Amino acid sequence: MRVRFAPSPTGGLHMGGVRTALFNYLFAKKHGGDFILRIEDTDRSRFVEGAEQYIIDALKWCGIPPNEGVGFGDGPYGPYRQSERKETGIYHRYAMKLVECGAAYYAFDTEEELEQMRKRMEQAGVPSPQYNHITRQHMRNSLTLSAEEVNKLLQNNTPYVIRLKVPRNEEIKFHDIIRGWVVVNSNQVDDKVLLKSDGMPTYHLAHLADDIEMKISHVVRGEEWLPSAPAHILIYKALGLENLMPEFAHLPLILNPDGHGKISKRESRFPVFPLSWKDPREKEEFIGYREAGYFPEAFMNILALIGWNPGDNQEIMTLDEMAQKFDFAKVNKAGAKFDPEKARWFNQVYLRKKSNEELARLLMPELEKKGWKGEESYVARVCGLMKEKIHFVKECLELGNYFFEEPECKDHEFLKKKKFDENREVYRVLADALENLSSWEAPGIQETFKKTEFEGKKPDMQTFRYLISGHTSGPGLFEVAELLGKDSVIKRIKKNI
RNA sequence: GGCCCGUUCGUCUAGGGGUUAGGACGCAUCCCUUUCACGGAUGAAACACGGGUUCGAUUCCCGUACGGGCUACCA
Repeated sequence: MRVRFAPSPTGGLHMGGVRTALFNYLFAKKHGGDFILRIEDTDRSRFVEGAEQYIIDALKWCGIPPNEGVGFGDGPYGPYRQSERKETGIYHRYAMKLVECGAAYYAFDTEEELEQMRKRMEQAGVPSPQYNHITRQHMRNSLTLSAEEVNKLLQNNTPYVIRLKVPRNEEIKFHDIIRGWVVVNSNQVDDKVLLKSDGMPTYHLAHLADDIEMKISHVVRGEEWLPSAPAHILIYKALGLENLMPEFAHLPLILNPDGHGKISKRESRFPVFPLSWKDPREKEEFIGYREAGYFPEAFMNILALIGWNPGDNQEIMTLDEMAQKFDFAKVNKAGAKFDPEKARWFNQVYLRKKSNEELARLLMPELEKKGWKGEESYVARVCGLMKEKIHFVKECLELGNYFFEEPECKDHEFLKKKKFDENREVYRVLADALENLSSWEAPGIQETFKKTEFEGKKPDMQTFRYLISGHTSGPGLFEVAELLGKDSVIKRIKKNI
């Protein structure tokens, strides 16, 4: 059992791609198979600097490393980059085999000629003209030209492509593990270009040749490939390699939560990339899940449950558990809208599972960046308190800023609402009482607070919290006071009265 | 437009010829708490529609509607 993840380095790998990689990983792991990373860089015009390294880094961060392929150590089927494989002549060989058996043909049409054909067809009322069993009869190819003409053109180095000769009016039936049997009439399939005029193969030829050579047993890819699958089936048949044909699993797409269509990087409510991505040709940098504060385990858990569900009611799973339970029979057919709210919840669950010390270790670098100096053990206690309130570690910095700096109490509306001006004395009395406390621990602070009274008035908890933290909500108030320390608490109260 | 794929609470989903249609996120209410949360309890909330098949369809079949994908010498 061998599967592959085969992205093209045309930009940052987005979460849909990561999900495809994850399902491949899970499937391989479940069955003890191989998981391969193959880079499909056959389109030189769309190549983006840094994209390949990004893919590698992303898979590493996600914790789903392939055990063979670019960036992960070569196995026996290398090279794993299609641009390098091309040098071995493999694609040309496959293309020639198809030409020889009559399943493919040379086409010499220029861009202008193709454009003219499309215009003609559009005028004749065809909405999306194709190069197919009808139109190819009026084009310049080895089906319409004589053998001599073709030879002459080839000898003169006339640019050509090799196209698949799709048979007329045949039923193409294939099986998909997720969708069952799919039937398409060959009249709906166009004569796809297999080998481009620059000598590079298209996806259709390249992935197929590589899958055969790399002994891939299962092709797990996005649903966007379903319409071209019939063409791929035709190629396997023409090659006489139906016995080597992998099984197909076309995954449902991840859809935008609001709006329409596939998830896109312009969506601002949530990250779409695993790691921050900046296209060298663009200005804008897109934030990643890592930078947004997601744990890789949480991110994988979120992705796994988009389009798949093990059927029990357990939602929180480790990668190992997921792999154990993974089954294409339980993968859904319909596209799934991504839910950013639930994604946050997943991260919160994982955050609470972490020890205070672990969280502190993650927070320390951020604090140091801000110039804060202090003990990691103190930060761990802060994390312990803040844990219940936050979804992301870094929220400790915003929601718990008062643990690291003197807060500002400038919300006059709040103080007005609490009639603070009329009650200042109560808090002075509270500060004095606290000052007299011999031991500084939450229960004692609480008791003192409860006993505090001045002219029949009692202090208000929320106001007390506000005075010492600058926030109107937060973790257990007396625990907060304890951690802040006696001096600090009294100083903060007095500062405001 | 054509072709292909799909359709269970707002969202992700379980289920499957006879169920009080289950769970999760989110939302609401109550309890806990002299605050906000956390936690606990409860609640509102779904089988797209129309035809068949059947004693009986949410479940099977066919249409319709809606959604998505594809329709390049991109992947």
